[in-house]
Amino acid sequence: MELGTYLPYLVNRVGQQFISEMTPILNGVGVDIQSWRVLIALYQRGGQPVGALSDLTSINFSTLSRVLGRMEKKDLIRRLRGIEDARSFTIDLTGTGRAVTEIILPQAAALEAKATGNFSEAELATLRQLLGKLYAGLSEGADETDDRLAG
Amino acid sequence: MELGTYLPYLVNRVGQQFISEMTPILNGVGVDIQSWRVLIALYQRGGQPVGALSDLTSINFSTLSRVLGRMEKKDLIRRLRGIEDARSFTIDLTGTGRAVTEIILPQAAALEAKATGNFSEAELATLRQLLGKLYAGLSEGADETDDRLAG
DNA sequence: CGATTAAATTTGCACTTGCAAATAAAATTA
DNA sequence: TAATTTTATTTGCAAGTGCAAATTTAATCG
Repeated sequence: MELGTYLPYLVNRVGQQFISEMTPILNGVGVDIQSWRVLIALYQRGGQPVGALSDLTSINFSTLSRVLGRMEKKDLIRRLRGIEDARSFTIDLTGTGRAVTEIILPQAAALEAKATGNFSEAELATLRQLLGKLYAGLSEGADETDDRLAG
Repeated sequence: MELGTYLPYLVNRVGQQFISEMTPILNGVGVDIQSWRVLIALYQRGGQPVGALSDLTSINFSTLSRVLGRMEKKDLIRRLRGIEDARSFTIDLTGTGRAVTEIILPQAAALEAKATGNFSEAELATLRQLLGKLYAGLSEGADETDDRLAG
């Protein structure tokens, strides 16, 4: 086995690099990476209970709970007690949250564009498709006891 | 922009999943993920100074210093003071480190195999190539000071 | 209805992390 | 050679993390 062909290595190296390059952008508006993950997820998918958000963002339950605490303090999100089921909350973006997301989004898009500057459209599509397939293969049969709203 | 096509999302989701699935394997032999990254890097590339190891593993300098501390305590690695340059150390696997690595390796390979079970050889090669290309695009100019304006 | 079990989320705790400052050893300069 | 700058690594500190236990509210059973 060679490091340069070891998939977890190749994947996490890119992931880490994305994080490193996003960090200064996010610091500029006082947001951390975890919060940013929550922001995009909510921005694109709308209000979610914490559990679903945990699946969506791959952030651990208890960690996410505290991330949401931070975000609430900064008025980025709001926790709405469920009406039908008062055990769950619906997490929603506030106006501030939406505004901050819209400040970050173009910069995130620019970073992605820079990273894929020498990709053809076809390559980009292939990469996305293969990453999806890889995720599917990995998740398959994994401990999915925590899965809410799966699929 | 859609979550399902956002590259940092797709990449980090897979990376996180790899970590989640590796964790129980590693716990079995009392090793954490960061240590595992160091183990494979050293196993495949041989003794390295901390700085090079930091690049290789994408682990932050000071974090790595402490990871190495843990690993040293468990007799997985050894720090050898440089002879020519006594500021740097050469980090080397001990016999134990090598042995532990060889216990983990087949399980890591099995996980990778599971994840790529429905990949053709060509797809696998493409994925690796594109991840490499993506990393290159991202790293480009990342290490240099940003005070050079374009143009 | 009261007791028990289940589900969603939060908290206690011990440990890890990254930044910036500190240390240690070389290289360079005067 | 002593003083200064540079390079490699480690540490102080404040904050973040994951596990497991606690909390809060619902659903179910006798």
